[in-house]
Amino acid sequence: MPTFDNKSVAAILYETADLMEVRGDDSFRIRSYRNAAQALESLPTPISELVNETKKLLEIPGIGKSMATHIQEIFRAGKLTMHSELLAKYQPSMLDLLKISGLGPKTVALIWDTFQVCDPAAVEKLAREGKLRELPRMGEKQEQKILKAIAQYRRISGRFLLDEADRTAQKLIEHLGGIAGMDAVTPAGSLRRGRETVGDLDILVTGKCCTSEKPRQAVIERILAFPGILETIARGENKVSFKLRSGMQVDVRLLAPASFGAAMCYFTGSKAHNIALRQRALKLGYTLSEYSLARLKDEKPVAGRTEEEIYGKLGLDFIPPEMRENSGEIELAEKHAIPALVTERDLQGDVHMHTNTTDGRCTTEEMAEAARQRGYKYMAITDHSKSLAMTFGLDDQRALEHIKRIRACKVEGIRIFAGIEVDILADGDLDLSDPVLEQMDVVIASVHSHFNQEPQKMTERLLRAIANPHVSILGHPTGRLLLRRDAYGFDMDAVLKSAAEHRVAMELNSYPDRLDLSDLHLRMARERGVKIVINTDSHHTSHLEKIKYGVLQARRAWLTRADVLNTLPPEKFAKAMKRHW
DNA sequence: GCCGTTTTCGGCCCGACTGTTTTCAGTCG
Repeated sequence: MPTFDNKSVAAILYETADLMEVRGDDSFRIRSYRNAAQALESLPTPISELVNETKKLLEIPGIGKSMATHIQEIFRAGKLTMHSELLAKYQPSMLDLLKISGLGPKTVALIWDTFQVCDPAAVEKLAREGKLRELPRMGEKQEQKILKAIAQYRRISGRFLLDEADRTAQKLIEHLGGIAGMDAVTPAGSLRRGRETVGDLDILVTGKCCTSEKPRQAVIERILAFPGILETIARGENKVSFKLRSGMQVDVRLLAPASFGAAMCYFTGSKAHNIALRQRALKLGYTLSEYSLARLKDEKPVAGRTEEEIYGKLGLDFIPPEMRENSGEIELAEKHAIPALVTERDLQGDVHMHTNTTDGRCTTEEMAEAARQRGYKYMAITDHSKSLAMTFGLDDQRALEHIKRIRACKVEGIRIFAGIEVDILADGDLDLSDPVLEQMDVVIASVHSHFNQEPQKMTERLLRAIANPHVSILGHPTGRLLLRRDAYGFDMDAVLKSAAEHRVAMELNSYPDRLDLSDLHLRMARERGVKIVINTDSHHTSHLEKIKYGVLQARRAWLTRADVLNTLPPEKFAKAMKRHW
């Protein structure tokens, strides 16, 4: 029987939904495919384990009888008939065409019906020849817009790392500083939810300056003077959209203070969370929009100024943005059972960083001082081992000398642990000898080579590393590089089970291009009793602040202080690194 | 296609902006 992970099953359902939309199927039916896909994506259990038990499939919200049959067909036949039929009708390139912004299902269907064409290159040709303008509701401007969008589509994948989005948002917030009558400029959207990559940037502006015509125009002028704008996409009364030279699209919305909370809710999303909130509002006799929560009977607003107010009227506790994915958080908020998510302030140390002894840029003292300034009680230097030759990694001898140097280094107010990021060799052996590893306070074992091993071999390799009695943490466990390299294949479940048994912690590497483990894997880890350590993998003192992205990711996985080892005080943490907790 | 304090049928979230229109469809979030 062919096997599929949750993501690939979800991808088939998403593609089916996209193509059904082109075919003009019932929109609610289409939505149910997307809902089911989303349910699979956020399911911590591998769907392959449930696929043969129809009853368990039906317990997943959003999956009913038909969808269960579809999923079973995917596993049995390796494909979904409806998906294959749609692909045969329209060609796979139709899916690419739909990714081009401005081209939706209706336009794509119209182009297909008229010209039997559905790939970006062919549509580009039609636009250049001026043939698209002959279609109803299409004109020269539309043709130009489509040409631009195709060029854009080719240039970039359209997603950005969290820190780039964050930096851009901060710059824009600074740029808008000091305008009279402005109360707040705040990022919303996937940046606020802490998703690992961000598509468009959503920024909300509120204050008196947004309530009347003249000041609003002044704000819009200021926004459009932001350096780096490539083109203005839309300019309305309450919204400006533009594209930056980086390719990032930014949407800025101007809001009256009375609806700021409603807008924060709405533009923070996620879409699925919003839909669930609105359904709940209707049941309670309200209607929820980005302007307010209002009574159905007379449209009188009852909340809108703050998010707390809106959640409150809906009978819910405040839901942290990172949890808003409609994966059970609303039910928890209703029962007043939202967990106290881990915060940056809970962290007492960062225990993955490099110095100029290998590929870092700063000294142990500098790193320790920077960590102390962040308020940490402890930190660890964990330089590379010898098989990472390009970093001048440490062999046994140099590692011992390094330990001595680290132990001799004293910075008032912070404890410095001596550690190592030791390579896991191709066969699962570690790159340094056991007697040397034994002397370390913290041993992070990481894969930096032979990424393309068969999943079974990779699993065995990781299991062997975990079984080494000196290993405290498995570093960046999946090896993925966001927007660049996929995770290497291995049996995560087996690795987590073994880690739980050996009391080896999993790293949550906060570096924005890693964020490894993912939110989903973090949840799996917690469910299996595996503890997490949130680290930065800093190679410079300026990298220490990237811990915030790791914390966001941890919060997305609903982790609390108790799940994260580096919330422990120094003594207890040191013991945990020796597998005592 | 899913779902149920509106329960096995008949609902299913809401609004802004654009370009083409002269009242609106399509796209996006």
